[in-house]
Amino acid sequence: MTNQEKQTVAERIRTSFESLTHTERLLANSMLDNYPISCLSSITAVASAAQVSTPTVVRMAKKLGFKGFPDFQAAIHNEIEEQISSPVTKFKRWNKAGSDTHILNRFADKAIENLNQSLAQIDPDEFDKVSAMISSDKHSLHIVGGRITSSLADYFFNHLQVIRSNVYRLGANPSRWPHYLLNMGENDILIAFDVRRYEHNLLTFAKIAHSRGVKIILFTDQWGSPAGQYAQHVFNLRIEAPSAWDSSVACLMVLEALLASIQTETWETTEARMNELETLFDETKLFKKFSG
Amino acid sequence: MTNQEKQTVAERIRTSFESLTHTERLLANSMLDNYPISCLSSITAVASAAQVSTPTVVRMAKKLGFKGFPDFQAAIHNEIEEQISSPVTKFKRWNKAGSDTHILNRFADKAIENLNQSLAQIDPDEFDKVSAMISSDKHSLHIVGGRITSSLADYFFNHLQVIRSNVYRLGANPSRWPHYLLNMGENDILIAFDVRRYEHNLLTFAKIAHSRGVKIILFTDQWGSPAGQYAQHVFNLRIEAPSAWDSSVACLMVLEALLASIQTETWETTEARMNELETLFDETKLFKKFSG
DNA sequence: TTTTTTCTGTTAGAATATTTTCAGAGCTAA
DNA sequence: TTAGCTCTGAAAATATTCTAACAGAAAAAA
Repeated sequence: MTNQEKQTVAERIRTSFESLTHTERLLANSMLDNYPISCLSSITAVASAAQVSTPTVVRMAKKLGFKGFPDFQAAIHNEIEEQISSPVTKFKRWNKAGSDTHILNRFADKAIENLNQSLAQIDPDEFDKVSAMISSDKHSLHIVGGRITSSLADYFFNHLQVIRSNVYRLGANPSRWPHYLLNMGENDILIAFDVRRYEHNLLTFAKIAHSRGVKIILFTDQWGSPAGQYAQHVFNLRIEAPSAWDSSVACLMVLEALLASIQTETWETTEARMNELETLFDETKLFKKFSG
Repeated sequence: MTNQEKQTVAERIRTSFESLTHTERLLANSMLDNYPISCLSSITAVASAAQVSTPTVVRMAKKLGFKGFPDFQAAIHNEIEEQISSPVTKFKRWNKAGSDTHILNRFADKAIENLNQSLAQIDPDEFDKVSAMISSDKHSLHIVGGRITSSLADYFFNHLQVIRSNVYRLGANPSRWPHYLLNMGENDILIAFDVRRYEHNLLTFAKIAHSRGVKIILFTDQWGSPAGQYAQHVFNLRIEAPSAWDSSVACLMVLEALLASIQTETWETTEARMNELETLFDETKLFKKFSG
């Protein structure tokens, strides 16, 4: 029985074919003929399609080891699910015909590919180490991004700021970066973002920070920012897109996954911080000034 | 009607999404969630999966133009037949067995699901219309985001700023938003971001902008910001994540796809702008000040 | 606030699907 | 041929699904 349950319904029919009666074989052939669609509608329809009576259908279902027709049909449904529920497959199948031509679909295809390839390159252990590093409040965090990546840096910063204390965002203007260096030492972590075209001042900054003992976590693209040589942990994320611009989707996803992980590690303290934040928002009605 | 019959059921749902009630949207999301398998079982099962009552299912089926639930389901069956009977490449599930345990994989799974589901709800024609709207330099663009979405707004703004002129970013402080309204009229477009928890001042702002004839394009989550009532185009993007935080991955992808589309439409003028920008960077060595 | 409208689930019963029963048809073997 | 058997579908019985009507809840408008 357990063995039987692992077979597809089609296989069960073929296996049991010898033991089926004449009329049941008619039904079996009809079912296999356009499997599994032929099995989707009601018992009445299935029966008449095979030109047999409904009791024949029930009897065969039971012979195949099902409790009844609904049970049989549920198995068919599960098979269909298995067959077409893979995310990528689903996407391919259920978007309009000719979907490959529309930029939205081309982009999505590429984005998913980027995600897969980026993930394949990430060592879960390293991910966990980074998560632990960022979670530990023994270190101050400094976040720096370039032209393209500043929004990502912002995003990460905004969330981390809620999760823990001592998170700093380096401004957009590199000429002021040296000032930040004054406060950075061996116990500090620099989270840097740098994708092509790599920014020279970031390289220099990383070099100096490294020489001061700052631990660097770098988010870069598949080719790797030169700043990687000074970094303790490097995430190489795919950014290719059918566009004149690169895609940050994979990077964002990893950042969000990191946030989820960090959040979990620090939940004890974070929960209180989040509640406090809610209270602050409510009390000051910071976001109500404009309401009529 | 004849036109409608050529759409897939998923497309019909997507097209009618705006006209659906709150509970019906729950159902629609549940159906699209694991489409089309989610629609295969009985009306009772479909209803309880979406946690709505069976009459709601019937009502929605009728709203979508079907005679009743059986008619609706027959359409699904036909679709499956169309899709499954043509030999399509079968994709393996990209993630290994047992991978479900690490947060990174769980997150990736969900992210891809979000992408698929978000895409399933986007009408390519509407996407193209929005792309055309943003591409046209007859309109000024104003971009506004909330607490959570400000980074996305920034990201979109940064890129659009390169692509075209007359793009403005509303500041983070809502109390200054009324000032911007002075410059906004019938020829202007407001690109707004609002996900849960929806921000009341944004709603008010959208209302006033709408009353001044401003066209609004809204990026929101699957439940829909209330500001949607004033918007000409609404993108409902999935944000669920195995995390205390929501995920912006799907939203970012659509933004990037839009940028790619806009970029293509405006390439003539954009090319010049980009070259000019490169020159500016080089000449001023804005980004070299810090180099050793 | 009060009124009106819209929405949504409960209920009941009609429609349909599924299963059981059973009689007769067809086959086989003596 | 005929007794004994299996097989099959008609029809009844049962279970389930589906729909219509309604009333209370929620939301919108006045």
